[in-house]
Amino acid sequence: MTEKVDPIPIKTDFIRKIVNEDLKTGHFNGVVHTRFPPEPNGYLHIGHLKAISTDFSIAEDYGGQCNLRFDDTNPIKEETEFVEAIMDDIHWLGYDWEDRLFYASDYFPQLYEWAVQLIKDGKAYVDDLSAAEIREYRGTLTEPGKNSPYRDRSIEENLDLFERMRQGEFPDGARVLRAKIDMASPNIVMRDPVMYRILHTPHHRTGSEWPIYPMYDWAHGQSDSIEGITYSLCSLEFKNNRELYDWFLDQLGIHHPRQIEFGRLNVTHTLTSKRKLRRLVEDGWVNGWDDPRMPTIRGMRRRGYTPAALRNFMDMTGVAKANSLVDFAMLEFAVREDLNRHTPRAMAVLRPLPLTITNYPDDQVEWFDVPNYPQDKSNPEMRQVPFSKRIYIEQNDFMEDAPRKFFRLAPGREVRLLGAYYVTCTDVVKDDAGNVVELLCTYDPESKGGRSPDGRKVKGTIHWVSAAHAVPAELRQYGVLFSKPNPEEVDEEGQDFLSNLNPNSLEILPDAMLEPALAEVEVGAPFQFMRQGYYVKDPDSTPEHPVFNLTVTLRDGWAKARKK
RNA sequence: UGGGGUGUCGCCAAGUGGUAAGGCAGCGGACUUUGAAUCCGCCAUCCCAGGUUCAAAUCCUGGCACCCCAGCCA
Repeated sequence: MTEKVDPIPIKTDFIRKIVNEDLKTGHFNGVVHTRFPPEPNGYLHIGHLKAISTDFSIAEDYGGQCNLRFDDTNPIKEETEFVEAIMDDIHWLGYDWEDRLFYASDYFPQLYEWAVQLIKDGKAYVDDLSAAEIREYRGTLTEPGKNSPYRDRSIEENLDLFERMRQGEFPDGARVLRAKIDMASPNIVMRDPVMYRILHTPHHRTGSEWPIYPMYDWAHGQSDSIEGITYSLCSLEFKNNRELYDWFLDQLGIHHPRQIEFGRLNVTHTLTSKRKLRRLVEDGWVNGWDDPRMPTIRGMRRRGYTPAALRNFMDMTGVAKANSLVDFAMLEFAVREDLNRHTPRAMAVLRPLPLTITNYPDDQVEWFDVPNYPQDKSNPEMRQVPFSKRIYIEQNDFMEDAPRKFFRLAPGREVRLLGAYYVTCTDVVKDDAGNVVELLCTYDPESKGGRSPDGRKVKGTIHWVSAAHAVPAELRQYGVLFSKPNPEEVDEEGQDFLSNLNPNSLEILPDAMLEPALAEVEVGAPFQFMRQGYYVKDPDSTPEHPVFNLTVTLRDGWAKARKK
């Protein structure tokens, strides 16, 4: 008999094909070295995750390495706080750059030398045009630009001016260093791109040492080259920049990595624009960068998403040359799939309805052994759950006028209390307004453990918590942040993405009741509240006031059936 | 109206001349002390129009749609 072997998933994305081809031809002598180059100006979000997983996993798959390099060439926007947060998030995801932590700012001296070299080669010049003039001279999408009047300065003058820029002699914006390429290029990136701007702003790492800072295009490729990167993977919008990336490297005649662009990942009902995420935080639409509704790594961590789920989601969505808008349901699937395997079960009643078992002894308490991992036969771990005369059940597990297909509690109907007894509803207690405030039931002592000796079938099984032992808790029920799949799509002119904010993205359940085993679990501990969803204990919890976040609900087959 | 890129099921995504993988969602059904999980089954002719070929999603021609580029941002 042949054994069934799980096929090794072979990824066939276009990047790996290029790598395979290089391996065959020996283009980079078999070296696969990538880098993840975040700018430390904000928190990582789900869009970055695609880049992180692509950069790290390709290196991993080929036995290569991936560096972490902070692209810190703009001191106005960048802060050390973000450097720390980004490193923390990447490690949490399970990726490691080992001792290869770099900063583009490490290369400022080298970059400066290379700039001098280009000037000497007549390939770069100092331009005195103002920012507005440069824009004007650049031309438009359909018209070529024109040469700056300063384009043909002598090498000596350029050298002198550039040196003085570096010495801090000129104010911000007075001059720039530009590459001398082609003002008529159909690719606007090639119309004498700016290499350095004057910025008398202290840098988070180099302090006040540099009054000039390199632009992305000038810094990035050279940084890749210095680090011996072979594959410089980036997103689609840098496609046009590749021509310049190649040009600089060719002029310098240094190690030339291969830039490959791939499509960005977007998820429905969410946003990844840093500007807009900042707005949500700063204007108080959410409670900070780690709000569980935020698509930031920090938010998803607090929400209870796991590294395994997120990484698997990346594999599910793939890498391709087109930007994508993936259904939020796919993310939820990945989260459930991982959580289902490893998460212990427990009982919690979200919206309690008191139920009294009239024929159960008044002061009796029974402790039932209930499996923590019923989904995993190989893990027999049990816990004890107290049962008594007065319990809470879920409000929506009872219906006074129940349709035939409703398998839960209704007047005269019998259900199984998970792990305990069969119970039959005999009476309904209402308040003056007619609301159901309590259920009276009888139990079948023969059905202890949830099985009856006569073998009669009970279709419904519901969860419960003993009232005397219940631990009150706050539950935070999270839904999608935006009502529309694409938050940018507004109904009326003049509106913006904020008009699509889901008013029900957070619902607080202040009076949930937990089984006692949940009383003192650690913050961050995940549980499946049976028949409801996966929850994780929130850092806002105090010993007197536990708080749990809804990570993701369970699929709800009843919700579907009910619609018919 | 310039240049670059992309168009395969509702959403991702394989396929690169030989007769459309897989996943998500959806829809049936089995099983069930979670209406969960699990398990079975169903679910596309490839943006359009011509052409080449015995044969095209794959090649050619011409359209169309969408995305990116005119920061001294990255």
